[in-house]
Order: sequence, then C-alpha cells, then structure tokens
Amino acid sequence: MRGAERTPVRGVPRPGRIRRPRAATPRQEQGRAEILGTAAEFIAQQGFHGMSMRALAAATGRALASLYNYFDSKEDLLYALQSGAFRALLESGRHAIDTTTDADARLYAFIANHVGYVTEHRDVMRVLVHEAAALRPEQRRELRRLKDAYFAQARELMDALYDAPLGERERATYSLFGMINWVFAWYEPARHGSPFDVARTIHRMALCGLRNGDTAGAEVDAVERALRAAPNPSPIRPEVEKTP
Amino acid sequence: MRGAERTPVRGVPRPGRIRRPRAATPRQEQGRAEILGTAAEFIAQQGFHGMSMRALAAATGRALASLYNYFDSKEDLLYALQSGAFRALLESGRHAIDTTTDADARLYAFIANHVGYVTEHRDVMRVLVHEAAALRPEQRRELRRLKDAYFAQARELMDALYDAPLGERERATYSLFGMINWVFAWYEPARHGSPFDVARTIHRMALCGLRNGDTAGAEVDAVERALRAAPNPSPIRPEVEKTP
DNA sequence: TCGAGCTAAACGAACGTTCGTTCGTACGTC
DNA sequence: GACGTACGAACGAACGTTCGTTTAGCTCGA
Repeated sequence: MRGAERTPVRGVPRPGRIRRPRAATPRQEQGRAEILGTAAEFIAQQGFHGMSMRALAAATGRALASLYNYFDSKEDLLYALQSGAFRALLESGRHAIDTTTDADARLYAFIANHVGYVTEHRDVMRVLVHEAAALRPEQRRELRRLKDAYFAQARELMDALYDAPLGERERATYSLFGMINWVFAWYEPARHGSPFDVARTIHRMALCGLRNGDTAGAEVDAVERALRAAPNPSPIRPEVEKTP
Repeated sequence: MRGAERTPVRGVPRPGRIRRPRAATPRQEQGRAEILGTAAEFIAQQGFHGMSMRALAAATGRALASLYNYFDSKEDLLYALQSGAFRALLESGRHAIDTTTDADARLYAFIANHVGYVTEHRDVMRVLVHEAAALRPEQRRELRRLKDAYFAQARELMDALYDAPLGERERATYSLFGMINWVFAWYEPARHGSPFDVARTIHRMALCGLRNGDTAGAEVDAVERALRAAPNPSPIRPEVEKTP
C-alpha cells in the first residue's frame, strides 16, 4: 500500500447533498465569466493546483466563500473553463469554415480562426494545453468528446485536399495542430506579424504535409541509419553546475 | 492591495543556511536519477504543485525526509529535472547535426533527434512544456539560456536552407518547434508509424515553410477579409449543460 | 409611495486535512 | 570515530470547503 489514497481531497465536502440549481441570471453569468477570466490567468501561470481559491477571491475582489456562490468547487471551475473554451473554439471554427467552399480556403479559415483565438485568449489556451488530469472521469470524457469533434473538423478539411496514405495524413493533421496550438508559446504581435501572417505560414506548411514524400534524398536516409545505430545517449543528464 | 502575497511558500525553510556540498558519489547520482524519473511522471500528470513530496517518497520507496538527502527543496528538484533535460536535448541535438554536412539532412537529423527524445521521454517533455513559473529568477534565467541555445540550433539550420524574409523564417522555425514539441500529445507507436516516419513528415512540412508564399489564392484573401470583419464572436462561451 | 417579504450574493470564521521542511537520532560502511 | 544515508515525528502555514449570518436588490399588494 503505497502512493495510496486516490483523490486525497482536502476540504472534505459533506457526503450527500443537493446542490444549488444555478438559475443562470445575467448577474450570475457575468460573475462567472469574470471569475473564469481571472482563473485562466492564474492557472496559466501556476497550474491548476498552484492556483489557490483565496488568491482567486482576492484578485476578483470577493471573499473566499463568495466564489462558492458561482461554482460548486475548484474542480467545477476548471471544467467550466475548459469546456466553455472548447465549445467556443468548436463553434467559431464551424462558422469560419462556412465562409467559403474552396477546399484550400476552408483550411485557411480554420487555421486563421484558431490562431486568432490563441492570440486573443492566450491564457485560456495555456489552460487547455495543460490537459487537466484533476477532473472527474465524466468531465474528462465530455472534454475528450469536444476535442475529438474539433480534431475531426481539421481532419475532414485535410482529407478533402489530398489523398496521401492514411498514416501520412494523420501525422500531417496532428502536426498542423502542433503548429497552431504552439502559437501561444511564442507569438508577439510586435515581432511576428499579424495573426493572419502566422496563419498563412502555417497554411502553406500544412499543405506541404499532404504531398507524398519526394524530398527525401540519400543523405537523409544515411542520417536515419546513423541515428538508429546510436540512439539518444542520455535520458536526463545530470546538471553540471548549481545555481547558488 | 489585492491579489497580494507573491510566493506564498508553504514550508518556510530557515532563512540563512549553508547547504549540503553534495559530493556527487555514484550512489547519490543514481538516487537522484531515480527520484527525478518518478518525479517526471508525477509532474507530467498532475503538474508541479499537484505532486506532493510525500507521494514522491512513497513511490520511490523512501521516507519523506530521505528525499532531502538528494535535493535541497522541491523547487531544486524541478530545476534539476528541467535543466538536465534541456542539457541532454542540446547535447544530443548537437551530436545528431554533426553526422552530415548536407543542409537538408542536417535539419532532418535535428528533427529526428528531437522526435526520438520526445517519444522516449514523454513525461519529461510534458514537464518541459509546463514552463515552470515556480522557479527562482536565476534558475529561470538559466533555463531560458538553454532554451535559446537550442532554438538557435534550429534557426541556423533553417537559415542555411532558404533566404525567405526574416519574419517568414522566424514563423516557420517556431512552427517547426510546434510540430516537434506537440508530438508528446498524440504519438502512439502502434498507430502512427515509427518516430522516423513522424520526423520525415515534419521535415517535409518544415521545408515548405521556407518557400515564399505562392499558394495563396483569391479565395484565401476573401476568407481573411471575412474573418477580419467578424472577429471571434465569443471569448469563453458558457457551458450548456452540467455534468450531473 | 411605501415597506414587507423573498432570494441571491457577500462575508468572517472556522473545520479538518495536507503541504514542504526540519529536527534529532539510528544504522550501516570506511 | 566519522560520514553518508535513512527514518519517525513534529512544526507552522496554507489548502478547499462549509457554516451561520448579514447585506443588497427585487417583487408586489396596499
């Protein structure tokens, strides 16, 4: 018996309890949105477990206990944040795609919409990437559902463009997501052009992923052989000097 | 005065104190490596603040206090993990690049090395992406230094290949990092081919990012105008139904 | 125009638990 | 005897959550 106690919850909520119906008045909704926005900043910086309800309450000008008028629990708050963001992405993506029928342009619309979202709501994007393992299974299932639906959008667009082998298309689509998601980690408007410039670069690279591989030459094959022969030498490699 | 107290540390170490010289015997080094490996799993799943020293001790078969024979603090442990991983990446990348002189093949070597590292040390990669804001400024500075050095490797390789405008090359290089970093989020050996297959796909897409944009047609321009006119409709969008 | 009655929201205080860290000590190996 | 490592116990702080009560904003009959 080690590692032990799954879900070592701290505050010990009372066991059986009927919770607030949450009538969703405009007041409620505005309060929830404000709290969620601030929570996104905290979680983006310190991670979910690094954000304390006390700090969140202070930052939103409320007392600690007041937060529980808006969300049942810290976990509930995270779920609301993530599912709301995915729903927004999904819906705006769907809308963007519908602005044209040209296959190339539809892919561009999807990319530009996503990049726009990332640049406008950077903190939220950081939270989405963190892949909350702190949620209950049903909540995680719902998030997975949303994520899959969003991924399916992209895959359909990619599939409509070329008929490369399945594996190749999948790798290219995942790589496309890598590019558009990673934008949150580096993009600065003053240095890297407009979000549309970013979208155009990514669009071009994504299209290339669908062409059957023809660029690989003999040198590339040689490199692969060399790397296969001598795999990564060190797993973590001890640090050399310590910070004082 | 709100938001208040930066760094609300919990354990309050004694203020001035000379710490262990840490002679780095083989015994020590092995213990540190084992603890770091387990810590990577925990942090990857629950985040840095979500991992407790007690759980880490239990998982490595040690008593809680024993961990402090290997690391000065939890923070020190995170720093050792991150800096060690970056150093390993940097070194293996340098080695991989040196296996050839062909510009194309050198880029491929860099990509394949990174993808190989990600697939072999997935948990460590998750930790690196989490971008530890929990560290002290000097530690963060050192990590930034390592990260920049690694990025510079890639940029040199990209610059050697084409002479697209600076902005375009930068966006393409960052997007390349998006692709190779994101691998940790989706790659499954049984479904997505070998790491080298992944590397080849990404290599091809990266090369395309360096070609001056010529694919953009009138339809793409029209889409951009449409998106500019009607920006993202909703920031977070409230969830519709609740999980029971 | 009023004020009684209701409800949602805010609040301070406290709960029990878990946190990171340190202490003093005991066990082994040179 | 000295040193490196292991350990149980304890410290104070911070955690998420709940409680009972007070406040603010509304409806509605008089």
